[in-house]
Amino acid sequence: MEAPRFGNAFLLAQVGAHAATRFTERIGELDLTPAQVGLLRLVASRPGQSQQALAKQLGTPATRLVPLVDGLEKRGLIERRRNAEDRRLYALELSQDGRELMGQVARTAASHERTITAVLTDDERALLHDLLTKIADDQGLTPGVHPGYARGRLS
Amino acid sequence: MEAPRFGNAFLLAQVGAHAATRFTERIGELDLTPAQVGLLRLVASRPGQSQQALAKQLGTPATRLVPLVDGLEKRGLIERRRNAEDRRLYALELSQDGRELMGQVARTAASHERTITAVLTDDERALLHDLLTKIADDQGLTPGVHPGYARGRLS
DNA sequence: TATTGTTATACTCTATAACTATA
DNA sequence: TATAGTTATAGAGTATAACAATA
Repeated sequence: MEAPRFGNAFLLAQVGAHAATRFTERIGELDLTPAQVGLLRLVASRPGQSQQALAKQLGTPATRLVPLVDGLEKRGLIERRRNAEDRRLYALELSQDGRELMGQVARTAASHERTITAVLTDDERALLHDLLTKIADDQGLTPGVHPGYARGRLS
Repeated sequence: MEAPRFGNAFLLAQVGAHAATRFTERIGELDLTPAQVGLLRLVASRPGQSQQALAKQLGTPATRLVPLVDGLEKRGLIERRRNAEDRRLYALELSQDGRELMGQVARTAASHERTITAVLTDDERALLHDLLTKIADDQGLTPGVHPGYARGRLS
């Protein structure tokens, strides 16, 4: 009945924090933060949503989206279009530059994925993916949105 | 060649952040923060070290240890003893109350572990532990210290 | 009056650098 | 002079509440 020195929960937190830190470094090469990538990904998958709707999905106060969208708009990655039916709302969409940048983000993420799981065989990768998906599902986590976004640095 | 929608790296970050958040909540019931637990664990495993030495092991500036130790000392969980040989140094040790609290922390961590991996079988838990340990080792992570401690909230 | 987006304010947390006491 | 611990200061990041425009 000798328990392992460090349990799965601790290892998950440790390895997860490492993966998140490394990813932050990698997308930093594209001059992006995790919060920016999270927003861009959301806008890419469901264009035309209001800032309030996006804030709710990211689990963050709407006020945080203002400087976040500001920065991306100034760089020409995202566009604020007025909704003709309700002029209070914006409809956020990616620009052409934004779509191209998301292609680079996808390549960076794929490279990051290979780095993190470099020590595993293909079978082990599939196994890990299965186990993690089971836990994420059981714990009620939303696919594609991780809690860290709620308190990630903006700038 | 269809890649999975979300890779292992993302799942690790997502599940890891969830595990860390839940653990923070659980030890919050003991009125402790992750940074405090990290320090207490270090002092418990290697008593008598100076604040500078502890700061280096936690990867945090020594100035952050001052209010951290202050709070634990006021609560009677930790003791600052002057080193007789070099009166500049403190030798930090747990009090009896501190040792008893660490027992509660260990029970909380065990309960947390069961909650996070509730959906897995015993075989799957062992498998996950093996895969995570492989990655942690390959990525050069220090056992028992995760990067999140470097920027955990103190109070 | 209710809601979207914005701005302003206060608060928390952190790091850098200056200070003291010992060596 | 060098080092351990402390204090002071300034900076970044966040959330809460107040505001203007539109419904």
